[in-house]
Amino acid sequence: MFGLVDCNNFYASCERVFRPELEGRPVVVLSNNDGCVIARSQEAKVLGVRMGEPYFKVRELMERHGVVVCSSNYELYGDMSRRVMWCLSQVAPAVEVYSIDEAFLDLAGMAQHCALERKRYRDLTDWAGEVRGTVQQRTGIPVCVGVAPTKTLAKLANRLAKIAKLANSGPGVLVLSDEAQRREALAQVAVGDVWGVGSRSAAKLAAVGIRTAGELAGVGDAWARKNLGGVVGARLLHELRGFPCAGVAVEDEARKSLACTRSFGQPLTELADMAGAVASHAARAGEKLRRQGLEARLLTVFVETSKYAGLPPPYSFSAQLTLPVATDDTLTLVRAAQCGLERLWRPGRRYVKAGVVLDGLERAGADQQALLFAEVARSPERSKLMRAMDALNERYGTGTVKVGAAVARPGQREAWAMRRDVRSPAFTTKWGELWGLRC
DNA sequence: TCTGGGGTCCTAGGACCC
DNA sequence: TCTGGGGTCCTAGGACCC
Repeated sequence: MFGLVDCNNFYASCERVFRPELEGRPVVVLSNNDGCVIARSQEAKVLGVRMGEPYFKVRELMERHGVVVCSSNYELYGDMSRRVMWCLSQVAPAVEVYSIDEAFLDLAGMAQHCALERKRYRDLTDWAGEVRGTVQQRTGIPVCVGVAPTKTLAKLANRLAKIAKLANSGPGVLVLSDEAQRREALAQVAVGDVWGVGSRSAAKLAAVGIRTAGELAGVGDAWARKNLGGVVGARLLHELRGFPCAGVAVEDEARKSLACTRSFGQPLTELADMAGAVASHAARAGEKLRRQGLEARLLTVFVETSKYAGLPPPYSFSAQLTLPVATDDTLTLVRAAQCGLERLWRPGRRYVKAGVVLDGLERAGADQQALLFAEVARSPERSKLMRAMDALNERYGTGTVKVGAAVARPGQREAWAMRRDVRSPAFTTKWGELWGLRC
């Protein structure tokens, strides 16, 4: 059996933990550049603020209703997420952190786990209720729990648990342990709300009269393979029928890629500005690599013009470079990224976004060939320099030390900087912004 | 005027190689 | 006239997830 724990309105809930005056009020959290709505409290959902809606389109509505608007504060959310995941690691034998606000729990080892922890539960519903209570008590974050024989069904159970909780007709947990429960649950969920069915597939399904998850579970495998993305669709059906196709990935399995991308505060037209943006992305990507003990073999640079400008496509351009040896060295990555950008750059366009993506990741030091080129690839001085940069930026704040290529021209502000006008304090991770109490 | 960022998996065609 | 099979690399794009 699998459990799925999902935090309710996670970012909005994080804002509330340290600002209890927001309880009961509509709250939304905005994306970078204060561009889109990416999280909403229940009250904001009721007002009709939609997920992903551009801020400028709903600003007036939100002002009218006194909605509290927050710029996103990933330091805070990341730290709250770690606390929630830590709680989960205490109550289940194996945890897969699926996203910042969700985790799958593998319940295969529950019997031994309970014996070790000297815990006894009446049944899985009893256990799930305790998980929910523990997380709420220790972190202040409300969660719901779904339990079922496959991950897809656990997601579905979680969804139903949330709906019932909102209607005050359920405890915030739902266990699907037998065939009758599975069938009943599938009948209640619209096909577009199934994990793995997006808007495109939902439209295709609607066109052939398939509306519920139950009906989807009954379609033929061949049809699913043809119309729902090949093997992906076939797996989805199996999972809905109760046969697991994926286990819980406990160890943070080697990630396959890593990206640093940003939209700009305003469009860029100058190569010098774009080069600065790309260099700063490459530098951040290098930091991420080193923090995770990884090295990259492939680097892709991309730039984009606006999708919404009404111009004919394409609007996205990319260049991929194979690095001579796997590396985590910022200066090498920056140079490669600049090279890629020169290949791509076409003047006379208004660029709104750029990014650096690293692929072909491996554990640092795994590239045997690099040993042959040790002087260039892994000079001890260079590693020392990287460690010193990371240490300074860790100690005195991000951006204390930068590569020259990522610094704006003298007297100019970084043209690629983003907007973030209404960010809440980093309550839990910065001394200067800790929660204050007045006595 | 103003539309996020970070992932995964899959497909396909062209260039090039042996 | 008849034109293979198996790779890699690169670019691009679709679909989905949170």
